[in-house]
Amino acid sequence: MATPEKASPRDRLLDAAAGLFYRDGVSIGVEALCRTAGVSKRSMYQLFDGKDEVLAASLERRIPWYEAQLRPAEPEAMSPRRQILYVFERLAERSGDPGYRGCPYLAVLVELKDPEHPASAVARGVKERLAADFRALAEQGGARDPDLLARQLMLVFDGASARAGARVERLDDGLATATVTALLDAAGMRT
Amino acid sequence: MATPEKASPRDRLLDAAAGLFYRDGVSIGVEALCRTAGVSKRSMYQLFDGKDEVLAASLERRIPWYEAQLRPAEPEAMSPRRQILYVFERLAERSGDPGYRGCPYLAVLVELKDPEHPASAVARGVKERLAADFRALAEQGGARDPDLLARQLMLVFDGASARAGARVERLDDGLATATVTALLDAAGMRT
DNA sequence: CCAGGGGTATACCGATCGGTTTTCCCGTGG
DNA sequence: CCACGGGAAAACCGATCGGTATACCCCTGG
Repeated sequence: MATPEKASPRDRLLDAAAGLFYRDGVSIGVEALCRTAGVSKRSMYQLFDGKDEVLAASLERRIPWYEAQLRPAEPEAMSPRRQILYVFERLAERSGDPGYRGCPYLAVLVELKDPEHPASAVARGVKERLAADFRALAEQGGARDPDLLARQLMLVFDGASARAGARVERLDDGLATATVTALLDAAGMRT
Repeated sequence: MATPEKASPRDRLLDAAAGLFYRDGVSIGVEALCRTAGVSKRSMYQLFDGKDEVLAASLERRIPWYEAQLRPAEPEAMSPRRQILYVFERLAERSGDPGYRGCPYLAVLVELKDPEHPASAVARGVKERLAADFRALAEQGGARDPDLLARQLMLVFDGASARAGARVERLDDGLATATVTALLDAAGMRT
């Protein structure tokens, strides 16, 4: 029952894929991918149907980590309004990292212009879930139009992450939270 | 002095490039590019130093058209506030087109993760100019913090264009203008 | 008439693309 | 001990990448 000291080829591959696709874009080659993962191409192709599936699986695998990163550890201790602001505070924080390139799921949707691509479906799911969570919080917080507010917050979230990732904007002075505060106030969401 | 009935190779190339790069992304091949432009590769390489320069030049060439499309024809007839809203109304309009894939300049910044790429500089310039125009209008309109408001508007603009382009959001119900209105009001920009 | 230049078409270059195949190795279980 | 399976390494496939070189073509000006 010795736990393998080394991660399985599948795990090594997906971890390397997530990093490389994020850093260099989806057009990174299979060769480079397998080389950095320390996995033979043969192994890759018998674990997955092709590069597209590797991309989709690597995005899927990071979902829990990605979502946990934006969420408070103990949400019940915060008001809905604070929970929403927390997401944007975490975004601003992360956007300061030197390797930050914006939300990986939005980036994939932009790079793969094909909505039929398996990875596009994964990315859309992440975006829809965040929007749904915003909507639920907006409802709890008594926003006048929870659905409208949630969609507005998604505009700000994706705009902020794309611009920070492209290095045409910085979020470290509270730009995103100031914007969100204005929208929360306008929606009559006080708590 | 007969004006050539056919556009110059340079113009054909840049027009085809703008369309293909926008539709299929920057990874479209030189072969396909020249074929659809009706230009030989040889001509392309003696007009430009390489594919990267063609991309940068094609983006540059569309700037006047792109900016005119977002601007009122006679701005002096509109209040600063209306001029800002006009930009987002036009964005929402354009986003309904079947071939709409978001702001081409933001897309290029996301796809080419390299800020040193010649096309990245062109794209950054477009973004900075739009932000500067927002800032000037915010100032004219008496916004409390014109610079903050301009940056907020850019978040909404890029978020809306990216999400509409990726087809995860629709703007045809006034989502963007409603968001902008809330921000204008919060900034105390009444006119 | 004919020389030259701008243009197209096409073959070609080495490198890399996504993907397949072969070969070998090494660890484990019967 | 040996048979077997998972996996790594690497050769190999046709296609395409960005870029170059060759050959021809047609229009214009002297």
